[in-house]
Amino acid sequence: MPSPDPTPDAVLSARERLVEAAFGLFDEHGFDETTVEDIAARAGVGRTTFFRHYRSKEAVIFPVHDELLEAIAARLEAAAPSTRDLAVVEAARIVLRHYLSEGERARQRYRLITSVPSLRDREMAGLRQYQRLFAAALVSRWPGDPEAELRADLMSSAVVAAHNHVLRRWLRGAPIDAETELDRAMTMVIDQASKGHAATSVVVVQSARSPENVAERVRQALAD
Amino acid sequence: MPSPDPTPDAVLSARERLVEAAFGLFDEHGFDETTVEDIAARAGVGRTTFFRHYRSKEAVIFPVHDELLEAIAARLEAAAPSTRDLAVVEAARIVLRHYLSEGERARQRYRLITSVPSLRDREMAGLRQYQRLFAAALVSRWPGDPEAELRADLMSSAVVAAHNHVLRRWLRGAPIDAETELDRAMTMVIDQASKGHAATSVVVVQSARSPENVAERVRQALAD
DNA sequence: GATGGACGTGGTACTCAGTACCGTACTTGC
DNA sequence: GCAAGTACGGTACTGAGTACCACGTCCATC
Repeated sequence: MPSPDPTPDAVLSARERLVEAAFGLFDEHGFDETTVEDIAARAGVGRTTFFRHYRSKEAVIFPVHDELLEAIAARLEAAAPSTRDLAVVEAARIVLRHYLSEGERARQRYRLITSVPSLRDREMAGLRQYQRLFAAALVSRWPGDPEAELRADLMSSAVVAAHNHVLRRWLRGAPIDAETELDRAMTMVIDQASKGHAATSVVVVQSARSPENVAERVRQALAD
Repeated sequence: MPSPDPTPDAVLSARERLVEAAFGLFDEHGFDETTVEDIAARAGVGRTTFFRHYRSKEAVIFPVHDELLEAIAARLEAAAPSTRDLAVVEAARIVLRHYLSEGERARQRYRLITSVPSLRDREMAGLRQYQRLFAAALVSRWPGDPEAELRADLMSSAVVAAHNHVLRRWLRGAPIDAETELDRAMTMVIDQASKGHAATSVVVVQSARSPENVAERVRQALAD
């Protein structure tokens, strides 16, 4: 298989070389057994340079986390209050698509995270940031409801949980169409979140699905 | 106000003295500015002894986390499969009650956690453990449902979110009856989780509420 | 073509969390 | 008295993360 990355090894930036070196060494010797000095040495830079590019040894595993957060925040802020829940679903899709586009690198990171407790913690901390953004965007979904904050907390955590459920299945290697699964999961989330407040709401996420596909999901939503 | 803790200072165990010293120093100088050596010195023990009692500087903030996890696991395992969702709610109540019984100490910890990123991460990591226990106990709630795992993930994250919503309001000093609030929040969680699978389910949590209180909640549940 | 600033880099030295190991006191049971 | 267990203190070490300084390169300006 030809490399999807056409960049020759020699001209990789120090930033990229550090990531390559880190993943390689973590794979070969484990996370705890690899020192920052080892990573820097393999990347051909000094230890100082490592910390100039990545705040910590863990951070080199999650290189674009901040960019994802910014993209999500931008997507949420751009949405009108009435379409905030659609925006949240779209934001989750942004994250999912990012991981899908990473391919094997994402699965490599997943194997690492599941086997190193400190990395699990770090990942959870990242999820919390997503969830906070979602919750802040969602309070306006139940205007006048005294429980709006609770509902926003519930729905934001559900969105994150649903996204993670689909992502993890894909990361574990399940042969699924992750985006379709995300649609199904998010339908369930929105469905549950709407209970006890408004009538059944049908939300069709803008995507390249076939009309039959859309119709089927509408039928499911109305079935309750 | 008389001290709720009748134990004289002199006979506090080293374990307890370390906690007291840690919270005191964190309050006075901040978490990052306090070294483990400072804590040990104030507690009148050596640095080694600190690490013998608590695995890390963060761990001294969450002294009974493991015990809570065990209590929850025991509560969940003791429940028959058909009453697992009730058990999960009760497990959340165990955690809430623990914090309520801590009183000012819990609020002190909350102030600390909200102001120190590394402690926030640690707390999130703890929540994840609760959530995993809940999810494992809940899969059997939707027998035969191909989406049972997703539903369990959604509901377990909702239980944690609802618990945290109530707990945080109380921690911030809101004058609420936290257990009643938890009942209301959990009713909403169960209600949402039941959507699209079974008919409206009414779950009355075993508690010392008045019949009128129970009746009101039943009325709310049936209103949808 | 020299000057000077911005920037990326490497090196050194430091603090502090966490671990390993060893020696010592103080109990408890025989 | 003695032996085993337990709690503790001290020392020395590794490694992450920070602070600081010194050096080279690339440019823009005069």
